[in-house]
Amino acid sequence: MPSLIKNLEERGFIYQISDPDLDTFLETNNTSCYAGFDPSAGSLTIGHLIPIIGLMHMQNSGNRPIAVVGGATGMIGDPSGKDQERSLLSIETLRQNEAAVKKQLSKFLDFDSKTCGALLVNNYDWTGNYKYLDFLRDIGKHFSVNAMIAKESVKIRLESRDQGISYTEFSYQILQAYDFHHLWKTYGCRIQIGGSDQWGNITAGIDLNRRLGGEQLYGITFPLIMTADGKKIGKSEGNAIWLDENLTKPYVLYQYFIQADDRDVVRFLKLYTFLSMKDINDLEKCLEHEPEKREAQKVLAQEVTKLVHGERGLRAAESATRVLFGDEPIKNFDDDTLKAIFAETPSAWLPRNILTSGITLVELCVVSGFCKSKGEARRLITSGGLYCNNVRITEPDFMITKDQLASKSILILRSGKKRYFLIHLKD
RNA sequence: GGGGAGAUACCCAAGUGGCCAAAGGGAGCAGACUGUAAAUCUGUUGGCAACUGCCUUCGGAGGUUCGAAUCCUCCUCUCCCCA
Repeated sequence: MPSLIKNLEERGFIYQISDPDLDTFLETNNTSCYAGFDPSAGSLTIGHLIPIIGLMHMQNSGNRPIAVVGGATGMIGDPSGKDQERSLLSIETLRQNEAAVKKQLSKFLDFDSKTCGALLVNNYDWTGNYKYLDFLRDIGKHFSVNAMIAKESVKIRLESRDQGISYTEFSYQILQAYDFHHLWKTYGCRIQIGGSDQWGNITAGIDLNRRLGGEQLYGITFPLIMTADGKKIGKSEGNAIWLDENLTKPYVLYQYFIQADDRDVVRFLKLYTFLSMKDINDLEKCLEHEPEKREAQKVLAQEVTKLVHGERGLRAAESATRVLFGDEPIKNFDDDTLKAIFAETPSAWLPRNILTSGITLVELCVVSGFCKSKGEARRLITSGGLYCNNVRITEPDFMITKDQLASKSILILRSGKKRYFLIHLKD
């Protein structure tokens, strides 16, 4: 059984470690480990899954995970990785996001373990009512501006002549540093993990704790996860892949991973699943010898979907996939089945009577909003890229009548291989 | 304050009186090949109509001209150099 750090290293989690002794420290100690989550949106994305899974690994090897929702830090805005000042979110939005993020995090961690049950806390609780003057005296005094402006996140903004940085964002690192100190003092938390852009904030916390006479703290950062074609992970056609099933249906999440590039899939298996290294190596061999089976992609998609949406979500995603990639004409379905399968698909609602005398395919594409103009629709159709209920139609003036319905009131358009669109008819 | 350069379609960027709905590249979208991968190749990317037709578009407003993205005037903005 490799050590926790070796294991994380092997799985590609580790970009930087603040102190090489962390490994030996963990051999003989169990501690708590925290990761912070910024409530800047109403849901986390699969990018956030990395620190979440990091916490899970920590818990699996007997350390208490602490997930911190940034109710306080979110009010300030982290300059890390941002090349311009952020606009502040309203307090209501922030509180809503906090609640949503908290709910999501709670799904991944085990709170019932007797020895290392997870904690879910909000840094607003220990920062919100700290008096400004007291904070400056107690905490601010330990920060050297010289060191603060040397941090990468600040330096970039100071060097950029037209962007600059506000005092508010400049102060951010102090708040996050204080979090780390607070969590050490309150829960004995010795480790903070985060994305590589968090390095400066993490080391600020380590320094602060030392100045305040606390124990040695440790930090680990994860690499920025990019796909082989150079995109940041978690974007599908420019849309984020959210963990909230109302924002990103399980099927879409499943598809994102099943379409993973060969060059990425092994790396993702290590990061995003809890499969043993042996299983992953087996899948890698399979990828090498029989890439067309796409066994590795399938397992990856299954594991991640199960982790995020449970068995039920996985089943829904798989049944949708069977219909969508089955190549069979979609015919004689019932409305509810199709609605379930295509729940995430963009849709339009049209009055049923447009089909009574029929409508040309071009026309339908435009009035439903599937295509922006008739020219675009015509191009798509004549180039062979349009499918109606999985059947290719190349004649722009093909008449669509109620005979073309896939179910009682649904018609399915598709452009290319993957872009589906639903037309619902209402009476 | 003085001087110079520039603003073209989603982005970069050619075009400097008609042959310009506007080269080229990127990106996008489709097709072929495939494994729902990658790479490659092909087509396509203002709107309407559809056998060569019409309308809108080259920072904004005017003007010159039979005719302008292209020339002139004013305005707005961006960049550079000198104070």
